[in-house]
Amino acid sequence: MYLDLKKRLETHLRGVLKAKYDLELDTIPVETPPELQFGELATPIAFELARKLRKAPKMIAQEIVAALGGLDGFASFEVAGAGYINARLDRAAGVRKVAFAEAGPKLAQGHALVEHTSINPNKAAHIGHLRNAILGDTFVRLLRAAGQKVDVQNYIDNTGVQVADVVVGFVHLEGKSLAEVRGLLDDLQHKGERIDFYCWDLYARTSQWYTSGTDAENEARKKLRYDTLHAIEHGGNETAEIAELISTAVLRRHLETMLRLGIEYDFLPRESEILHLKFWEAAFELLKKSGVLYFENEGKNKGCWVMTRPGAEIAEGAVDEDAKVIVRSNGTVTYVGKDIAYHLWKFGLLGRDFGYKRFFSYPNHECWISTDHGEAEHPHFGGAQAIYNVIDSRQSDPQANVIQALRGMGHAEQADRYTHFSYEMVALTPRCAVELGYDVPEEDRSRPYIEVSGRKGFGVKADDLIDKLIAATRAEVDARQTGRDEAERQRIAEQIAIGALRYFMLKYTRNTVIAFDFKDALSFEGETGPYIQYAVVRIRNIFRKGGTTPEAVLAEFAKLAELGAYLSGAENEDIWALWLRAGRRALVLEQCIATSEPAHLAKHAFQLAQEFNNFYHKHHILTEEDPARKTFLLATAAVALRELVTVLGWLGIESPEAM
RNA sequence: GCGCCCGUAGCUCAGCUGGAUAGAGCGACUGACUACGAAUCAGUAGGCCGGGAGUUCGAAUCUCUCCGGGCGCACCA
Repeated sequence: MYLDLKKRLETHLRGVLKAKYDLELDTIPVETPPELQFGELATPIAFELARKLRKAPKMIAQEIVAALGGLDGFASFEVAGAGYINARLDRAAGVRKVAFAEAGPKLAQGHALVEHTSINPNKAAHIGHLRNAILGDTFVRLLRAAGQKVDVQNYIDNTGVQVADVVVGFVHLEGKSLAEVRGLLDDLQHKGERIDFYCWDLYARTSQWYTSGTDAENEARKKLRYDTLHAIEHGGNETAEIAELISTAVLRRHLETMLRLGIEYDFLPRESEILHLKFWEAAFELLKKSGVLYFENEGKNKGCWVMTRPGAEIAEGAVDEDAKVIVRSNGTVTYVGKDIAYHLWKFGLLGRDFGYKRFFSYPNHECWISTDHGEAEHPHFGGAQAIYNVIDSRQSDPQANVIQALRGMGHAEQADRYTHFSYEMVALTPRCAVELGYDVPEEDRSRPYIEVSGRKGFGVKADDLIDKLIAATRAEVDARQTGRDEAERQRIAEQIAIGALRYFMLKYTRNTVIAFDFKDALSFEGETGPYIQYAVVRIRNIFRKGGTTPEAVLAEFAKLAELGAYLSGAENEDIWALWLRAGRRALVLEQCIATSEPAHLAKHAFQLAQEFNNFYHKHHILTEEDPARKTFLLATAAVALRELVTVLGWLGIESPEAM
């Protein structure tokens, strides 16, 4: 409702400016006034025009108001302050629109590809990965809500050094053969233990092992590390088989962990196939042909294929010492090189494709994984019009290199639709680190936060946090829901725990470092997911106690002829504010997509819940004696419920029946 | 050295393309439950929006500069 009216006012203003002053502006500023007493929409356009028209802003505002006349959906326009033009909505019409005509917005079109999660399959997921996955998954939901077709990809680096490190741990620290590793997996499965947790510790141990011997020993260990890496990259040997076994088992665990949060994927492209199916070779030819890559004959990068970094200015004939190496002098390709090939594939520009096989079943669909020779029948991935890479901000340089390569190859349009959806890391507060039993150096204790490190085994594992959250919500639910059975209480506890976690990760804007602390994450009061869920439960209780349904109430509400009395006067101002907030959904969605920032929607959900709670306390619905007014109040609750449930759904948060 | 991000109430954070007296949560202090369930609500206290200069009718928001903090800048992935 609000977005429509805002656009309508913009269009109307544009027409007036054209007709009256023969002016055409790029953007017409229309904003929300700070208080309802100034109306529902406002524009400071008169200030901007004052100089151009050589008139006082107030005068211009008066002229514009006079020229605006009437506009469907609006009650009046007036001049306020030094020259603001405030618009008052036709409140009854606005309320009817919100109640009956809030169809889903259709903002986006085409086919988008979102890549998120992308955890190295060599250890358990931690809270940093949770932020990535929750941001990515929520953004996917927002795009889909806006009508866009979206494929969700989770890139798996199953042949990198991180996997190599844990393989070194199995083979050289624990002395395990392929058969023994297989036995360990079976054994853990049997005992119900988590292989990713096992690897968490082993990976940390191995990382330390590399530097804990004599110089000569460390040198030998490093060699072991790279020999292992190369064996895995090459494939077709026992080391590679161990890597495949471990990385696949850990990957399955990651998918299970994410599924606890309602996060699903469509396709898992793996680095092993990017290597085996020669994606790089195809990309290399394209890169050479387009001139993006050139062979360096001089300087420190002599013997490498390099590309110019974005924004670099090189004097004619000078050697670009700062160039990015894509192919090393020994002929091997760097990470960025492989990433360029992968991104050419994402846009359908590579001329090659993965093999596909089924890997993981969700209740409503299959998740596919890359393979050398796949199933004959499979869905098509890649070839997207727009891509979003949910990758932390530390990788902005390599991301910029990939974009630069695309642009250099002449794919400017694709480069423009390549979004590095960057976000800051999740770190631990020093207090939290100490709480977890880590040895925190004195000089770190006064820092605002300490970075987590998988290499050091320093961090909070995702499943541990989820378990802890569920235990905490379960205790609360058990205390309150004594009449419900065990399974039901557990389900409610899980819904609340996940709601708390997802909201916690979404309430911060992307470029804010989250200093993680159990006290904050385990909070269920104030600006939290459970606060919003609680508002939903309250509304459902009203309908339950009142013996009616939102549908029945809205049908009755449609018959009310006169609404004006319920929407005017100081005592009803908060009710109108609630309807107005409810009507902002499409505006907020549009804003979230335009800025790639889901936090706005989280804030909107909270404010809506807050406004409802406010209304709930001030107006007792079920004891209202005037039947028409009671219907109106119930309709208000029904719309608040619909909006809260919808918006929570976009945030990936369920709305419990009770709590 | 170069690049990016951040600095807003005691703490944690919002603040839409510059716009009307700078907001929220937590914490502190006062109040409101034999209930549409208080995981809630009402109220009070608390801010030269890091410092300075500039642009503008108007700056937390844009520019420059300084201070403080973080992260990048490998023939690692």
